[in-house]
Amino acid sequence: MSEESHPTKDRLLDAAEELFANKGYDDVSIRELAAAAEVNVAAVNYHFQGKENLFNEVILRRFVDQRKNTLAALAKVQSKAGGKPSLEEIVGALVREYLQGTLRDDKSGTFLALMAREMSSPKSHAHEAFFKEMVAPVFQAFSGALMTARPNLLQEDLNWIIASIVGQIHHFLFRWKKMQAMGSDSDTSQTMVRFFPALGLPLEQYIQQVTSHVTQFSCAAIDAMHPEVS
Amino acid sequence: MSEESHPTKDRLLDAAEELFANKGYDDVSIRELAAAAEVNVAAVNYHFQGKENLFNEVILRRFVDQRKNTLAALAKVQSKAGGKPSLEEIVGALVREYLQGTLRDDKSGTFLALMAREMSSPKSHAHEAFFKEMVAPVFQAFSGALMTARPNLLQEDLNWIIASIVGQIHHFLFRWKKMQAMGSDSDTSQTMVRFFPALGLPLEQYIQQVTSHVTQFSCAAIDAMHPEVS
DNA sequence: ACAAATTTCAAACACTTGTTTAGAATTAAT
DNA sequence: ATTAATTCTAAACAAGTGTTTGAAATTTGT
Repeated sequence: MSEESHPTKDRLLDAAEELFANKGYDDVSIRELAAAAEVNVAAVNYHFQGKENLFNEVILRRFVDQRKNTLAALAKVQSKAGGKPSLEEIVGALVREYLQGTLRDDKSGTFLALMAREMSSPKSHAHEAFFKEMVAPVFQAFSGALMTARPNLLQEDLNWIIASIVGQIHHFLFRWKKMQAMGSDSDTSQTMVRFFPALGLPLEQYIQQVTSHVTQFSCAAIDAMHPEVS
Repeated sequence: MSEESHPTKDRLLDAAEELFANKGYDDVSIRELAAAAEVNVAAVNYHFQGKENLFNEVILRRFVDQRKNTLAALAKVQSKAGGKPSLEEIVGALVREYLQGTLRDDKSGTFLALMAREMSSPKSHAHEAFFKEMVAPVFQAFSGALMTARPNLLQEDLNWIIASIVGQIHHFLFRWKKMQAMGSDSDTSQTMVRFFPALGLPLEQYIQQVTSHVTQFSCAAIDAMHPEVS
């Protein structure tokens, strides 16, 4: 029975994925994990060899799916336009896929938000796997897609452009997550809505508006800095 | 002696400011604080009434300075060009001031990085003061400055534009901070430099390049989306 | 100088953290 | 059915957290 899926282990992985994604590595205790998975506290150390390793297995299990989705979204947009998609289609596909995969409530996506947060924290866990399994391939695919739309872009230009796009995505992502974490009736959350009305929208509309803005903003910048050669 | 500055209290505030800024709220223990300030652990609870309140006093003490610097940088650029500065000057001033105030090593700036991180975390401390004392006035001043350069911009446009700019700044800021936290000889940090060569530069050049890119990128986007009316 | 308020300090408190242990329960194999 | 391996469980462990205590040390006011 060494290769079959183990119920306790899977239950732990599922619970860990959701908790880690919503609260971060440090703010989830092993007892909390065990309670959510309805297993004994020792199970974490029995099946995985400590909390850190459980975390690694959690994200490695999902990186495959999330990476597959992102690459598929990029490939789809590239094939649909007959190999010559517009800038807007490429950027829009990445932004939308990123936000949807991160903000939608089912388990498959939430941990991308965690990795985005871990990337913004001095102390972080599993960043090596994150780089090798997620950042590198997505970066490469996104780079390649952008190059089909603007063949005159240099690799160095792409580094900066992608950083600007990802930075915007993370920012709008964090704003939403923060809203949710505070509860929409709190004082500060109302202040946030006043400063940024889009936060008062339902999730789907928020994603749509952010996608639209980031895409327009970024494509306008790319076009102005690196105009299309005809 | 109620109004004079108290040595123990000040020493604690100084140590707390540096530690909190570099490690975040949760990753600094009271014993660590006491050791750095060379005071007894009980001093924290005697002079402030707990860790949370010490944190509040730390950031409130510095918000005044940091806000003053940012507003001064914006005011300077507005007055220098005779009341009609270019978009590039305004955006560049904000980006540069933000990065310098956040990344330079003296104590006056480092905690802005902490607040940026706290803003990106679901659970955060002192966000109310941060909004009222920092975000609101800087946002307003920046909005006003942008409006002098592009009078046809609506408030809603500005909300999105500023969010995109701040998102980029935070992203480049976090990348640098993360580099530093990992040590430049680590495996992952070398991977990061390979993905983003600018991270291998000295701080001053990094700030200069990021400022230049974010300014050009954002101004190009603004101009394309909201062209200047002549 | 004396008394009163303030400040410092070592120690302890109550609690949480990740991890380990030894034995019981379960499952698999012969 | 009996043995052997695996899995689960309650309890304890060692180390860390923020906070409190009560008595010393110090400073202050008279």
